[in-house]
Amino acid sequence: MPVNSFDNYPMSWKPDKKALKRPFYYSIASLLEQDIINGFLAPGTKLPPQRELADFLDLNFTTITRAYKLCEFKGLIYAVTGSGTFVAPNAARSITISTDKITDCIDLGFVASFEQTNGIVAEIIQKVADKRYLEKLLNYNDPTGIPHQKTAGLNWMDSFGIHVDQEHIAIVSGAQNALAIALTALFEPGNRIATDLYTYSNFIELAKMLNIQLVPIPSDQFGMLPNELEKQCCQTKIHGIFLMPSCCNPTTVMISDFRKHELAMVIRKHHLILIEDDIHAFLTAGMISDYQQPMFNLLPEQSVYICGTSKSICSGLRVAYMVYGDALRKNILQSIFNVNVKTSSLDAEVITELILSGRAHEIVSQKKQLAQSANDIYTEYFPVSKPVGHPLSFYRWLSIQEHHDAVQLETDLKMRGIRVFHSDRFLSGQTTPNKYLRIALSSTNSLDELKMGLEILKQYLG
Amino acid sequence: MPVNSFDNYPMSWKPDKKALKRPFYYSIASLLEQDIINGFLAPGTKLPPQRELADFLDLNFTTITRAYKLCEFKGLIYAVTGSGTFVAPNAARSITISTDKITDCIDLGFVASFEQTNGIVAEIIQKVADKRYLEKLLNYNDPTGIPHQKTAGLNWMDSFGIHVDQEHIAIVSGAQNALAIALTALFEPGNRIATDLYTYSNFIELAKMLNIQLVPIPSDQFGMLPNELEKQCCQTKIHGIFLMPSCCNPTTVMISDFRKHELAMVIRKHHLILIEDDIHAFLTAGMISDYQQPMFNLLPEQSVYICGTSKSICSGLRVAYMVYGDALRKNILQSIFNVNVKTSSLDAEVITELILSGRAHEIVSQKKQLAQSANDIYTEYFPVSKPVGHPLSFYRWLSIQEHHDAVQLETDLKMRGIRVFHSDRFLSGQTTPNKYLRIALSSTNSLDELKMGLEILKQYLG
DNA sequence: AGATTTGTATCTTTACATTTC
DNA sequence: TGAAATGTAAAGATACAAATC
Repeated sequence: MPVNSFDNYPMSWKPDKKALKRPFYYSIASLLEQDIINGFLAPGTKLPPQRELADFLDLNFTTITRAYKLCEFKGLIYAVTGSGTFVAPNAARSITISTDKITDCIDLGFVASFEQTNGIVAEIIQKVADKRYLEKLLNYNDPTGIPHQKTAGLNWMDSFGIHVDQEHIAIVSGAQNALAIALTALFEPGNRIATDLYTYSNFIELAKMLNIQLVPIPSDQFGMLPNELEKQCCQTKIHGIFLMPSCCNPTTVMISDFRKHELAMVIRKHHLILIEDDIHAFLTAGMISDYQQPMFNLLPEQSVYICGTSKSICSGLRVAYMVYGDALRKNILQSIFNVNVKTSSLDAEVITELILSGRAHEIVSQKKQLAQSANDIYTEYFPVSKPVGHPLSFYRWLSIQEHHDAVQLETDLKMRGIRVFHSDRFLSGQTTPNKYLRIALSSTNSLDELKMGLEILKQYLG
Repeated sequence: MPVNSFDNYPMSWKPDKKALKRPFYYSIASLLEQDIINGFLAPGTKLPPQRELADFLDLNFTTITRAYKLCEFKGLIYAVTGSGTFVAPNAARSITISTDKITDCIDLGFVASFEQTNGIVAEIIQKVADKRYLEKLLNYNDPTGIPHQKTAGLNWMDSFGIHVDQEHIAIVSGAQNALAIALTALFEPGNRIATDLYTYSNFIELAKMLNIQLVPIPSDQFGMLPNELEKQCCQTKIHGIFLMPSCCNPTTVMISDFRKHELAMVIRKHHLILIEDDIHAFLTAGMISDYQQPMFNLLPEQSVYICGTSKSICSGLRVAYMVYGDALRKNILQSIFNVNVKTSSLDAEVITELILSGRAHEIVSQKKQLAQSANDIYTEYFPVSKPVGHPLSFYRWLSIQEHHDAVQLETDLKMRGIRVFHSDRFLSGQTTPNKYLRIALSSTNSLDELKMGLEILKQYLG
């Protein structure tokens, strides 16, 4: 038995050899998990290399590989060949963003959707309640949507550039629900999905829950970098890619049309499944001159296009349209049955009526006006020399220099009466030197309240 | 290199050695999957033992283990130590039961819920549409349900024996949605859940999609056998158990109160998470003298109790109540955010109003009457000497002697104009010698149509 | 630029548990 | 009843690929 003295060796983590029970790999993973969750190992900490730790514990290094893998699966750590293994930025906490339990706080965190327009929806609900065929909406029939509801959806997406038949669209219960369906339908645990380095935190949490690994890809002002995507695809098996082309959450970046074509080429070459979350299409198509079409049209056979109505029409009625290529159809329908059985035809009917009556467009133009005002107010408080990202975005991405402790910063601001989210929440992988805040503009009860919130923020950041 | 001639050896499956590419385990699994899906290997076929196939292919036997495991994960095969590895009963097909695409057929397959009562629901929708606070139902707030809606839910479940506070109940989008949330929240891919040998086929499909393995446990007329459960728990790591105590779908068995206590003891001892799908509580509590309480009350800290309203109140409004112990709360809420964000407060409000106005109870008694009539009709066609299972069940479990080809039987009957489901669809694991049909009584447009369907069935079975 | 560091993927070895006969 | 058949679980060996210095 080799006798080593590693006491002087600089290992960031030394599990208690005596605490190990068989199976070793499992025992090591548990100890590591504990130490991360208890905060003994801070995010970013480099763990001992597999071979070092193996020597220290008198084990084969692949046993450490196995233990590390278990923790990586849970999103606690991430590994880079050649560099080492590190504690993940959001290892010890859930980064899910929801409206649960916010009290006495101006909310610049959660991105709502200017709920002032819901009066119109209430009117339409009354209209739907008086329909002769109301009773027909209350059974198990048409699990993917009643034909006329699907037609209305296609109608709605027509100006975005989506044109498919009834067999390739389904109504589901909101965009997040669509993401859950897409991931469970089309991916296996352990699969890898490429995403922007900063991406939608509820997508990160969903992937974590389903044990799907995210591979962060760098971007520039036109969107994800195709050569970086290409590099990752060659390096390791990537199964899919998640993009929000019309307005990335949280960075507000819009993918340029030329960039869409470049990315599509890489995606096609490597047979990735594209999940295109186009929840902001209503703010972009017909508004931004560079907008030509969704990426779905470039890759119809290997894409899922998701168009939620929560941001554009009404957040409380959980309705989204899912559009997919024929090759993906069977699996997606299966997952819809498994996860939802169906989406309430009543909710879908209200959205349908809103679209067909033209009131949905009325809501959209009101929301756009509100977004314009909110963005104007934001620019007063935080002027920028050169505007970046979507001009009507419901949130902004504010670069901050200091205040590097993400959790502390969020807590400080909450104590001052506002809720905002630090960029670390949106990290799909490694930590980065640049730090930001995402400032939601669409969740306060009024524009005055928004001003108050921004004032507090500006004073705090000094 | 050993030179063998296995041509005379009786191996049920001999992959083409030359077709193998590295990695071998993956290549073997793909070939096996193809041969199962193409029907070359029928359900029940015994595959070559790991060591035999390894010798044949000049590989180590654990490489075959790995290949088999991959297929087992996908639900294509199952393995029994000592006996061998077999092609799964439902390997090559989806057994999901839905209403999609049924045409010109009397439906005795899908279990609907006597949709004749939906007129009452339509009335209540009109009442809800006139509420002053309608607009307040249309935002992102209260993702787990508005307090008064939760209270109504607790109210509804009071007579079933459920008594918890607001923090331990959430409103989700139907019972199947609750199952999806429970499985993603509380289990990992590869975990094992004990179920009845015959169980709800959409649960089987859901587990398959999430790579959760089901371990079938034998039952008798009082429910699952505790000593068999105990045996399996000792043999292999089991993480959870799925039960439908009030009326097992498809067998109509009700778990006796003494059996609930016996099972609870085993579940507690082995720290299983109990998923209790009590969708039929409304047919059982207060009706069946043996009913005392849900199993949740015996194991509150390690249970999820699911009470869907689709069968009892209205199928088209997707609302279910999820009740859980404190230890499970955090994970369940996380999964609710990940999968649903929230359930439409409009739908929840309609169910709430139905409960509070007393109309829900009116619906239930109508449905019970319809169920009584339907069961009476069924008994005329298929009399039984000694009644088994729930007397008011919405479906019956008919033992059949011949007609052993499940797919053929279903197809034959469809050609004769009725849809029914063969027991093989409900098998959570191995094949069994006994065969049944599940006959839904609650899906025809009228009781006359039910009679017509049963008549066709009776003639066919001779 | 090439050796070193570090992680990944696959296959093999070993020990063992259950069922069958 | 105990040897043989069969599957399971964990750990080790080998080859390799990318990043670092």
